[in-house]
Amino acid sequence: MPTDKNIELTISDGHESAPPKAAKKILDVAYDLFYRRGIRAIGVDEIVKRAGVTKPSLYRSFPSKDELAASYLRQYDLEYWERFDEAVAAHPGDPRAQIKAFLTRIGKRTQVADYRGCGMTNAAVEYPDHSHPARVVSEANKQELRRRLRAMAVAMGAQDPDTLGDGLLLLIEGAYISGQLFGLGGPAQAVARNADLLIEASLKK
Amino acid sequence: MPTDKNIELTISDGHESAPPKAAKKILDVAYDLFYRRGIRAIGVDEIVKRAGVTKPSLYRSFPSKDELAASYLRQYDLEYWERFDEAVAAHPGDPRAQIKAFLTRIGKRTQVADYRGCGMTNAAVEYPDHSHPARVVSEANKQELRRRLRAMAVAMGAQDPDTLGDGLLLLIEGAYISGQLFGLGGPAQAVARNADLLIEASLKK
DNA sequence: TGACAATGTTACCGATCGGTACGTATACAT
DNA sequence: ATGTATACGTACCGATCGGTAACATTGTCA
Repeated sequence: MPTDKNIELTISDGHESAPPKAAKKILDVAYDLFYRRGIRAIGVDEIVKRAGVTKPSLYRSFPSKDELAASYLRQYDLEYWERFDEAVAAHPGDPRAQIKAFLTRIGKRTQVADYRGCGMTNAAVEYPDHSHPARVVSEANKQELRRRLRAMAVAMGAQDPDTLGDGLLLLIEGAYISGQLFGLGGPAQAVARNADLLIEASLKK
Repeated sequence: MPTDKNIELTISDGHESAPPKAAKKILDVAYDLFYRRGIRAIGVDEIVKRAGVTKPSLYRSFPSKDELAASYLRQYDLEYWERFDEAVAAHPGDPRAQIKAFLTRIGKRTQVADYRGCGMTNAAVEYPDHSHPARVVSEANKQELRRRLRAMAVAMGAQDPDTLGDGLLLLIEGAYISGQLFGLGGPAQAVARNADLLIEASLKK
């Protein structure tokens, strides 16, 4: 049975009372620091310091730093699919437009200084060991992304939907990485255009 | 004037003599460990232990761990362009075939268990700070890759060569990353096919 | 008022981090 | 044989790593 001390995040309880719990402050700070500077680069001391709490508080809510990192990624996962579903909902029944909307949004997000790419991807690079708690979350997220893209390629009527779905995934991962590698004016701004070209070339004639 | 204690790597001096220098052993071991497990994940103690040398030996040849990491990437850079130039040389005057050969090779390399992607890309993820010695090498390598791909897109007669060159770069980076994310059977095996589709769709009609 | 749960306080643990002061061994030229 | 320079090893440094023990303080609800 997995330990899950940190699943209740008090979505704000209607009343104006309820002082922000320590666990939430810790997770918020960890989210920001882990994402911007990397998980290995951040020590627990810096997290508790910036969160205005103490180390025992962290370890009362999270069994270890690795599990805190996994919690950060679970939160990231939630917000990731929110953004994805927004793009989908904006173009009901039109998977090609859904992809285009999602990729246009990614392309825009990459065009800011100090863009840091995808937290999932970055965590997988930091932890090659497949059994690491953070990596487990990351791999699940990517499997789900692949599944959705392939399904959308089917819905688009691609000749070879698995190939197109995977091609779109490659473009997306490429955008995350080159966004942080090149900064402003990098190749990631061309992701939506290239995806649309690839889709066009992959449909049944 | 930059310090460069470690530029002479004794390419093997013709004679069978010349015992392997400590600097070379250190760099070889660091290359392997940094690439496979990540730079931040490896301490200098483990490097010197595996190299069969001692810590002062490391610091006589390399001014710091960060500079050792940069040296590792400079070596990686050399071998990277060797592989690239091999694909180019195999198809003189045919940039489309050159790209296809290079990407087919990448696609194959990704299809092994525990594939670790591109050392340059991984280092940039580990070190978001643009002034880090390792990141400097990594960014230069990627700029050069972008330059070459765009030039090849011009040579291929693309309608919008910058967009095609950038699209190819996105696919390549996507292959590096998803190769290590998905392992066997992942999307990276489809990189050459998708690149060829994208090229086809990007040529002047 | 009393009891409980959550948080804070202080101090500490062993391990590992990157890095260095300083003495020793080897090779070669004279 | 002796000087000299280069290469290497032993032993250590302070700082930080992730994590914990023991106890004091607080707010909430009954």
